[in-house]
Amino acid sequence: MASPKWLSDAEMKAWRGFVTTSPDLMNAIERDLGAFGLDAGDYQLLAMLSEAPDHKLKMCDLADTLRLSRSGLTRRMDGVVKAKYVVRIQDKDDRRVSFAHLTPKGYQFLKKIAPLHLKDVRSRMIDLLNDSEIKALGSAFAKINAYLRTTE
Amino acid sequence: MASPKWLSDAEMKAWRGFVTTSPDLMNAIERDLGAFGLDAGDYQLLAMLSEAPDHKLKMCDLADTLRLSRSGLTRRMDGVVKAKYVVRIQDKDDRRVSFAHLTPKGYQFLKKIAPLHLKDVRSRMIDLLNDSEIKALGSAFAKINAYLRTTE
DNA sequence: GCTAAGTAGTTGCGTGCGCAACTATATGGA
DNA sequence: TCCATATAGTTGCGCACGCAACTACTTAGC
Repeated sequence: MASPKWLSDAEMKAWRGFVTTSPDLMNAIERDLGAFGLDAGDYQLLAMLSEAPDHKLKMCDLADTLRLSRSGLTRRMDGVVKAKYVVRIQDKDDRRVSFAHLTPKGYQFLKKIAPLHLKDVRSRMIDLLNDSEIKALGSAFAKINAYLRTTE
Repeated sequence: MASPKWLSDAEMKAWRGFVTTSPDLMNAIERDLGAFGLDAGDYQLLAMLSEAPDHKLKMCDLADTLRLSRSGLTRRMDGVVKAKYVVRIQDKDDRRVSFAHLTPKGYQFLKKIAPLHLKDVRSRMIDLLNDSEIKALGSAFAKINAYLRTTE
C-alpha cells in the first residue's frame, strides 16, 4: 500500500493538540478532584452509579462504561466500598453477578462534589470554547466513537 | 459560591464525548502501534527526537514534551536505549545534562513505522471529520492548552 | 574561594492498571 | 442427565508511572 497523504497544517494542529493537550487537561481535572479528596476514577464510578436506575449497576456493565478491565474495577470497588460510598450486592437470580450499589453516604458525597467538579470542567474547558467549537467537539467525538464501535 | 450553571446538552455531549472517547481512541492507536512492535510512548519519544535539530534533545525538555516525569523518562529511555534506537550523550559544557540522541537505526525504524501510524491516525480520527471539525478541534485544544499554561 | 541554593538525572517505593489463570455459576447440546 | 462451553468476578503477576529522596554538578551571594 502506498504511503498515505501526510497531515495538513490544520490536521496536524488538531491531532497534536489532541495528543498533547487532552492528557494535560485530564491531569488538571484529576488534580482538581484530588483537592476534594477524591480520585478521578472514583468520581467517575460514583457518577455513573448516581445516574443509573436505582443507583446500581452490574459490575461488568460498570467496567465497560468506565473503560476498566474487570480486575481494574474489582480493585476500584475495593476503595469505594471501604469508604462506604458503595456496597456490593449479589444478584438473587444469577449468583455470578454482583451489583455495585451507591450508598446514601456515597450519593450525598457526590452531590457535594459535583458542583465543584462542574466548575472545574467549565473553567478548564467548556467556558473557554464558543458554540461552534462545542458542537464540533461533540460531533467529532461522536463520529470517532461510532467508528471505534464498528471496528470493536 | 453558588453552584455554577449545569451543562447544556451540547456542552454535555462535548464533555462526555471527550472523557469517554479520547481514552478509547488513544487505546486503539496504541494497539495499532503494538502491531508494529512498538509502544505508544516509545513512538512519541522517537517522533519528538526525529523532529528535533540534530535528532537530539535534552532529557528534561524531552520529558516536558512527552508529558512524563523525569523518572518516567529515565525508564522509557532504558527501553529505547536497549533497543539501540537512542543513545544517551553527556553534554560537554554542563555535565549534569544528558541528551537523548536518535540513532540511525532508530531513525530508519521510525521512518518505516510513521506511514503505518499515520494511516491509523487518519482512519481512526482525521478522515472521519470534516474541515470545520478539524479546525474547531485545533482551536479548541489550543485555547485549552493556553489556559492550562497560564494556571501552570 | 566558599558555601547555599538550584538544577539534571537516577533510584526506591507505592499505586493503578491489564493480562492470564482461577473459582463459581449458568446454559446448551448429546 | 451430564458434560462442554460460556460468563461474572477475583487474585497473581508484571509494567509504567509519579513522588520523594538521593547524587552530581552548576551558579549566585558573600
